[in-house]
Amino acid sequence: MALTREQLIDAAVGILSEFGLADLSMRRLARELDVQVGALYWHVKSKQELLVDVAAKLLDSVPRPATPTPALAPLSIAALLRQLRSALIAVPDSAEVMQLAQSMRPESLDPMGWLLEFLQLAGVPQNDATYARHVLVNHLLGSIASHQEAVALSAEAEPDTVSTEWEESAFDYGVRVILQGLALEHPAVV
Amino acid sequence: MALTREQLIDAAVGILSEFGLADLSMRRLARELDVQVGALYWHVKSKQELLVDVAAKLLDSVPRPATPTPALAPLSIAALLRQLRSALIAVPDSAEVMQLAQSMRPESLDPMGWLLEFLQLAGVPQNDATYARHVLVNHLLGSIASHQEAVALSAEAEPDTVSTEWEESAFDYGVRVILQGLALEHPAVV
DNA sequence: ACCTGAACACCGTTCAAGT
DNA sequence: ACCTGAACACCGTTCAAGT
Repeated sequence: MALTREQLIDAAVGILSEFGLADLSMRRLARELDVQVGALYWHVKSKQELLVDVAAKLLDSVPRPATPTPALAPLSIAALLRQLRSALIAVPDSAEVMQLAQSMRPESLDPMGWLLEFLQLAGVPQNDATYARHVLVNHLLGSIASHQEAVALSAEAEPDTVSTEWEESAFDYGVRVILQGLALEHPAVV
Repeated sequence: MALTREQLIDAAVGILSEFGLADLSMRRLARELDVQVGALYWHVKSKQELLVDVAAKLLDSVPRPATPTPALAPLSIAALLRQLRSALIAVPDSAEVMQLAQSMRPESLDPMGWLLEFLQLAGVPQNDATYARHVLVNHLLGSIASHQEAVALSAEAEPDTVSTEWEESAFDYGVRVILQGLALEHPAVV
């Protein structure tokens, strides 16, 4: 029976997870799905649009944390960021895909909405909360991107040389520093 | 007379600045320089290698700030970050190019070395300084990337709709928050 | 409604052969 | 030493035509 948009997105997630963005071409996708390339364009408008859906799918496994009390909001934020990191870290080039989705259709990424919500709950005023979210998301995606570029480069040279540990410490350190800075900037935040 | 590597890099910077990474192809570069594509590969090993040199060139205009006293180091860091931002903000896709260079040949980017130096000068211990630099650089490149994606998208829709102001405030806010967080994490930092 | 076949206008990289 | 010509193995997107 007929190909569906869902199948297309799932196949794209599969190729991305296994081989990375360089191998995720419309032609390869078509081959994998046993259709001609043109067929894909009946289901999606463009490759970019497809990638936005791929990005959303990558975050599907991240559950919405329970709404915290103001005092606990920073902890929920840290927890959510760790969840996002672990959902993305094993998928090659996921940071790049997320960045595209964020600028093309930010509303399609639910967890980013939660992040904003929790920041406000913690006591960060409306306007600064969107700034603060930017800082946190830049850190999240930046950390993932540099981890993945390190993996990609060492895979070409000597495989299995990347210390996952260092990257994780660096990530946690950054989250801690940023949250502390927010507390200082906004006295309402604990 | 013969083409030089410098000419190649300069032409690449030119195309990037005017048209962005999507238009910076080896074939286009060859056309611009009145040679066949193959000729480029006598001067550079690959497009990636060329992009690393392009990244370094983009930072050539950033001067090394005078070595500050420990108390003034955070100010120098903020100043350096602003300089880096203004060197890159007008060049489309510069954040992407910088990220590649950073993972492929970090030592080719002098200002990143200075950043580390100033962080240590400010009182951040050796190990944490590299973490801290990561946080700052992620913020720098992330801010630039999202600004540029916004510009690219609005250029397709309604031109001149991007408020440069918002992006600048967001950037400064982030730098401030991170530096404050560092001061809290490391009591030696003012 | 959904897909094929075929085309259009591109890519990065390699390499024998020329000068 | 430096470059040409030509090939290899790819891209994303469009669209008339088929079922």
